[in-house]
Amino acid sequence: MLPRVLSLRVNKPETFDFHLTAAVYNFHWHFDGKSLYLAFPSEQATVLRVRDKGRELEIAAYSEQRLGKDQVHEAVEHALGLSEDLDRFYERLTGDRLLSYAAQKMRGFRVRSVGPWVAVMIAICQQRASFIRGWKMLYRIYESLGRPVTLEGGDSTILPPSPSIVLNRQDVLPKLSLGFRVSALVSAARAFVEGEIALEDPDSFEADLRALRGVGQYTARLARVLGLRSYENPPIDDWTVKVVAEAYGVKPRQRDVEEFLVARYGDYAGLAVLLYTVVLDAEPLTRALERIRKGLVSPSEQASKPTPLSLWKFVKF
DNA sequence: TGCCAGGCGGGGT
DNA sequence: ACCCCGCATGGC
Repeated sequence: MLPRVLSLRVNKPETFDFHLTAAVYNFHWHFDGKSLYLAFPSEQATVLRVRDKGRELEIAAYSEQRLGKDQVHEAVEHALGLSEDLDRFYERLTGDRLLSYAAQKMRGFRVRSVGPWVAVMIAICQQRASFIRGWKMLYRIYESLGRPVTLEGGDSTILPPSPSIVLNRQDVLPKLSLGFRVSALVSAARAFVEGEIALEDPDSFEADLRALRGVGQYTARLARVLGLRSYENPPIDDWTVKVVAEAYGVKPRQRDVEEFLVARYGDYAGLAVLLYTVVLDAEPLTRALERIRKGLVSPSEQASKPTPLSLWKFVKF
């Protein structure tokens, strides 16, 4: 059990949408519709529970170690992007072929950063896999290598495995149906343990990841978006290429698509790409293109299958 | 059943 | 600079 070590309240930015920020691409262990659990990789054994209290966020910190208020405040601020100003970015999306929904309904959405290591795991699981398949892979990693914890007061959640756990428990990796992604995951884990990945400077972070076998442009940039909240280099996979080509009449080539994204969204191109997946429910390519042709570019309300917005509601895949 | 998939790296041109 | 293939698996 993790004891509660402190609680505090932080001011919520005016445009901040707690529900959206907590819900998007999240698992049921970490969001239940009301409480968001920011869980840090297992050695630290720290969980920050965040709840919406109107003008403020209520934070409860649970940990095996002592934590300072500044430390907790900073961790929450980074995870939720509380000091990030996206007003002008969302402004720019008005009338956008794919993102006008985001301009209207998602102005308070921020990326929920999971930290560099978890971001890398997520990104590797997305390689050559549909959204659902990729998140299933990550789900199994949590189930088999994560550390379930109970918080003082009775809440429960799960801590993501640290890089060293992934490294030391390689026996279980082949059972998780990760396919060829296992070797990339292991080399990334080793690089993190040995301190070979720069964690502060986004350009160095991306370059260090790309030096790993099995990590290319898409994986490194997605990890940069989710781990460091650095959006200027958009992660571009085949899905993005085809989606952008269909929606905006760009030539379906990676280079042209990147040029288009950077010209259109500037330093927020990576965030825009993430939003594409949200408004299209991360549908597989053929269905995504069909939806664009029909103009169905808002996330669906009812969720019979997991979508980026509804993933947290699914206890079992 | 067989075939394809939201990546990557290596080898060909 | 481009094209093409194989890679491990799940899902249809």
